[in-house]
Amino acid sequence: MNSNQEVIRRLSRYRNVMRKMKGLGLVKVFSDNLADAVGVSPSLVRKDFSMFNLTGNKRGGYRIDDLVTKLNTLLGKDKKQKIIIIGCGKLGQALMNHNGFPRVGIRVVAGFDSDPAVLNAEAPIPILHVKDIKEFIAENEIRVAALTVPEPAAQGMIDTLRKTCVKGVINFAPLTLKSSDDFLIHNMNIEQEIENLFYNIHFAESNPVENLVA
Amino acid sequence: MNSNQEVIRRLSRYRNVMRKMKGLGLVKVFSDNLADAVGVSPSLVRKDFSMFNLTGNKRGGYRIDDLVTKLNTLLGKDKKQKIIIIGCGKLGQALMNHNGFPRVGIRVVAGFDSDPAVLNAEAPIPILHVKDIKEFIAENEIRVAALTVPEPAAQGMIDTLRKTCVKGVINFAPLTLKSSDDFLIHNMNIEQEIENLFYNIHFAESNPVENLVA
DNA sequence: AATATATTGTGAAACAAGTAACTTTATAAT
DNA sequence: ATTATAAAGTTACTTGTTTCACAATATATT
Ligand SMILES: NC(=O)c1ccc[n+]([C@@H]2O[C@H](COP(=O)([O-])OP(=O)(O)OC[C@H]3O[C@@H](n4cnc5c(N)ncnc54)[C@H](O)[C@@H]3O)[C@@H](O)[C@H]2O)c1
Ligand SMILES: NC(=O)c1ccc[n+]([C@@H]2O[C@H](COP(=O)([O-])OP(=O)(O)OC[C@H]3O[C@@H](n4cnc5c(N)ncnc54)[C@H](O)[C@@H]3O)[C@@H](O)[C@H]2O)c1
Repeated sequence: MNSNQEVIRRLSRYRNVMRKMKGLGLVKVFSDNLADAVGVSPSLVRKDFSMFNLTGNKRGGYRIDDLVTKLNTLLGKDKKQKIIIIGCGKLGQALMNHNGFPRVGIRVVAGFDSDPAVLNAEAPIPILHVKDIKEFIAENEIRVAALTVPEPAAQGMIDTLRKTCVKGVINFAPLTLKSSDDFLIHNMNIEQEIENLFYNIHFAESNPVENLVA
Repeated sequence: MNSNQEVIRRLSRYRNVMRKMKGLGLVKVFSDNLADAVGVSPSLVRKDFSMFNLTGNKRGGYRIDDLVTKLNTLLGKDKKQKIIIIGCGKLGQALMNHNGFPRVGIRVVAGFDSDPAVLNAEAPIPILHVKDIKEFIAENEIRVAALTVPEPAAQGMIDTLRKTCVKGVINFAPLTLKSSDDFLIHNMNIEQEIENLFYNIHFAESNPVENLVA
């Protein structure tokens, strides 16, 4: 029905700020407050909620507790969210040891690498050889993987993952891997986003076309 | 003039695949080829190029060399792209040592941290105390920073950076920091994107509204 | 109890982005 | 030289998203 990615990200953000508001002792919240906090318009907040049947009170706003609970259900946070990390180099190990994941219900259950030197099956989060990945995924019903292998290995690994029950990948290799309906890939291209920042800083105010043509 | 971010990301992608095509010995490319490679429609490729006065030949497509050069200028890749890393923990150090940056013209010139234990002014990429950051930014004319400090420190650091000549930040702390016209923030919320994948996998095919209402 | 008011919820309007279809023109074929 | 054709460049259309404006209504006030 609804395949808009942005609205889901906003729902996530609304929930995150509401969690903080709750921490401050707040009980209810208005579309205006959420709009300010998240940086969108109040009507968009209401539209977003309306779209998912998240209702408030005609006067008195939304009950934070209530909304957070509903959003958790909606966003699937009531389920365990197990992930594996493929490629345990600099970035992969940072992800494996990231202490923010447990806080939001994401659990890294294993890492995989092709280099025997980094393997460690006995660690709290084991690093296993990538040759055993299919078996592991099947046994542990893994649905999501983070891909942190070098660029040349990325597409090959995707081809392997497609043959498993993995259904979503967050890719950090600097190339745009293509998603399909039954196999979602979210590309996090850090290099590209930095380039993009430079572009916007450097050229955005002046007319980029003229810069080029001149 | 043009404030559409997506088109800039696509230009980056077109350029990246053209660099690879060039590596394969190709000389010219058609909108159809680029469309296939990047996963967009041919008319969008042409429109994107047209928007930035990137012209080809009415028959015979676009000259790869020519286009890559023009895109490099347009995207600012002819300039040095210096960045600093603020917060040299797990993720910050991964970024500092990322060997993909030089390849695309991005140079990490320093890291900053508040923990004396991680400082190292003598390293090839020095890690300096964050108390000296303003001075360093001014002296080295830093325009872009990567923010990899813990979430509670993030907003404070942004407030500090706003008083410097830094004009863009790529933020990895899991909160949405707000951008403005003269100070751009790109939020890379890894946790949120993983949540988002789980949402899409779990709920997208079934009707999410009904799941919630039921 | 009656009235005023604040805030939600939503249909319509405005806007932005992408697609499709058409026009132009350079090259190739005859 | 003429004609055909392939692909760029452009315009018009379609689709999707956000904002606007207001009706509905729950709460507060008198
Ligand atoms: N380090 C960063 O901050 C950073 C930033 C942006 C993008 N990236 C991208 O993320 C990816 C990883 O970067 P990194 O810095 O961690 O690199 P890295 O070289 O430190 O780590 C890569 C790891 O992948 C392993 N590997 C190689 N081929 C494999 C395969 N076929 N299967 C399983 N494991 C394999 C290697 O043994 C190594 O341990 C790269 O694509 C890089 O471009 C990294
Ligand atoms: N590690 C990951 O893979 C990962 C993934 C997603 C998001 N993040 C986010 O990135 C940020 C960094 O994560 P990490 O895992 O590297 O954490 P970390 O704790 O390993 O590193 C944080 C570093 O920031 C330094 N620091 C703290 N306050 C500072 C300040 N005011 N000024 C300068 N330096 C300061 C600390 O001394 C430490 O070295 C966090 O916000 C985290 O949520 C990390």
